[in-house]
Amino acid sequence: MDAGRRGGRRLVGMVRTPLTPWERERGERFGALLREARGERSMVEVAAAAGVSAETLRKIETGRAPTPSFFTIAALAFALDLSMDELAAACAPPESGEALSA
Amino acid sequence: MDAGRRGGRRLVGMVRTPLTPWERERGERFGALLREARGERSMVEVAAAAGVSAETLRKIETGRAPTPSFFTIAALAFALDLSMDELAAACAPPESGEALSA
DNA sequence: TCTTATACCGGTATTTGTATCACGGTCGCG
DNA sequence: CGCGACCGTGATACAAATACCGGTATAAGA
Repeated sequence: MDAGRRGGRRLVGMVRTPLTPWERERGERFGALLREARGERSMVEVAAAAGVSAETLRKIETGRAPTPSFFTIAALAFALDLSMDELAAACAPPESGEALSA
Repeated sequence: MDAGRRGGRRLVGMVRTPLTPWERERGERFGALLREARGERSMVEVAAAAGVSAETLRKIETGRAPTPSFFTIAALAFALDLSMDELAAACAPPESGEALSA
């Protein structure tokens, strides 16, 4: 994922650091965006249109798959008529500038 | 990924179908786009700017990580000043219509 | 030559994504 | 009530992403 400087854990054999709480929250917000964009359409229909399984879509929407793959989201964004850039911007980290909303 | 109807394998316990050859080729094309966008900048610099490890960036660029995560690509696209929508469109499947470029 | 920086590669470790199955809950309709 | 569609959760299974380590190779510089 976009780790790298995830927390400065120095465990030698500790590769593939677990997702941080913030990353999981981001996954929830991200999934909420997809769910909102789905509107009235059923999960099965959208998942089929995108070529992913309904369970996968459900996990993404509920935030249980907080870091989905690029092409999975690309297929879903196409099926939902969403912009990937806007999706990414909506879940951008509160880094420099940015003036956290709340 | 965007599997779903990857090949119609019906093995009961066979979950998480391996990536198809086409998906791996797509990963190579995708990585080539990132490498081209990186230009003269070093892997370490871009990876650090995006917050990912240099090994991860190298694997994505060489196509050895053909289906990277959405947020990893989002961070790289931001660091490289690339559009995620254009990236996805450049690697779109040759599905219905589509009139392959060449 | 020696050192440094860069990139490639193989191996290893751990977490995660994706998918299937099975079950339970809710709702509307006959 | 039975039935079906939809959503949800849990368990299970396997492949893949991410990251760290060591080694190798090349080119530039002192």
